[in-house]
Amino acid sequence: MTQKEPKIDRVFQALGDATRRAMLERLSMGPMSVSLLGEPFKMSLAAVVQHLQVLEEAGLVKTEKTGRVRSCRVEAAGLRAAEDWLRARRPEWDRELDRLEELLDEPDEKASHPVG
Amino acid sequence: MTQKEPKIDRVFQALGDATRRAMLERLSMGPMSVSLLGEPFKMSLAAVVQHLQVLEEAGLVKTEKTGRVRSCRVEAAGLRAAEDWLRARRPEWDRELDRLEELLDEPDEKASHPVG
DNA sequence: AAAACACTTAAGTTTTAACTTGACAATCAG
DNA sequence: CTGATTGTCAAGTTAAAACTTAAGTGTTTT
Repeated sequence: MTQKEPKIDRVFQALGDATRRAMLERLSMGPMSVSLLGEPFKMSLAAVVQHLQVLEEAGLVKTEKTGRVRSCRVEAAGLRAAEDWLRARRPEWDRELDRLEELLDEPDEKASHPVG
Repeated sequence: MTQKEPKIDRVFQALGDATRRAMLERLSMGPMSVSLLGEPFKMSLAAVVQHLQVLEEAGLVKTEKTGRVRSCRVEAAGLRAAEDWLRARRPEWDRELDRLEELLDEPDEKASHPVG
């Protein structure tokens, strides 16, 4: 229990921002410092750190400070939480869509009944 | 091409709100009207409709008006977009985490080398 | 020691999101 | 026709998010 599980609200909210998703993709290449991470973005370092905090609270990123450098890397927890939520809802979802298709295939059962 | 593909930004943003996720779960039970959908939530109908618009623009919900009733149902496009984004990034992500484990298993290669 | 570096913190601004209220429009039922 | 139902539209309010700037804190480098 050293690790607090990420709240799904924060995860999706974190992923809902293009800058933060870009940061995650950048970190997928490997761990790096805050300033290197933020280099491609046209914003202040402080803003980069703020995005980073959102990502960290969502459990999508883990950071660790050594000396004056804070190293950042991707973390699995948040990603897993998002995948789990989606996966958990897919069965009902698919079932619902199947039901819709049925209606489209048989708009009038009497008229189109295959085996009378 | 009759269906516009949902923008990933909107999808995650839509999912980042507890009320909207609850609405999706409610709609998973089957299509229903706006007022029935909004019944469990302590907010005005107008607010419900606003959430519904967010969900619809994200491609998570589809609505259709018949007479005075607007019927709402879940839609696959948005969900698929979210799943695709996560799935696309998982390989790099896993690779990155594996790399981390390696470092933890072998903090000092010389001291712990298994086969000298 | 002095300067450069890599953040950190606090505070303020601007934009966006999540509501509310109230007036309106379009069914449908009696 | 009337009246209730079901939603729509347009403002306006409040709160949260996404920044900015500027000053400050440790950490290396020289």
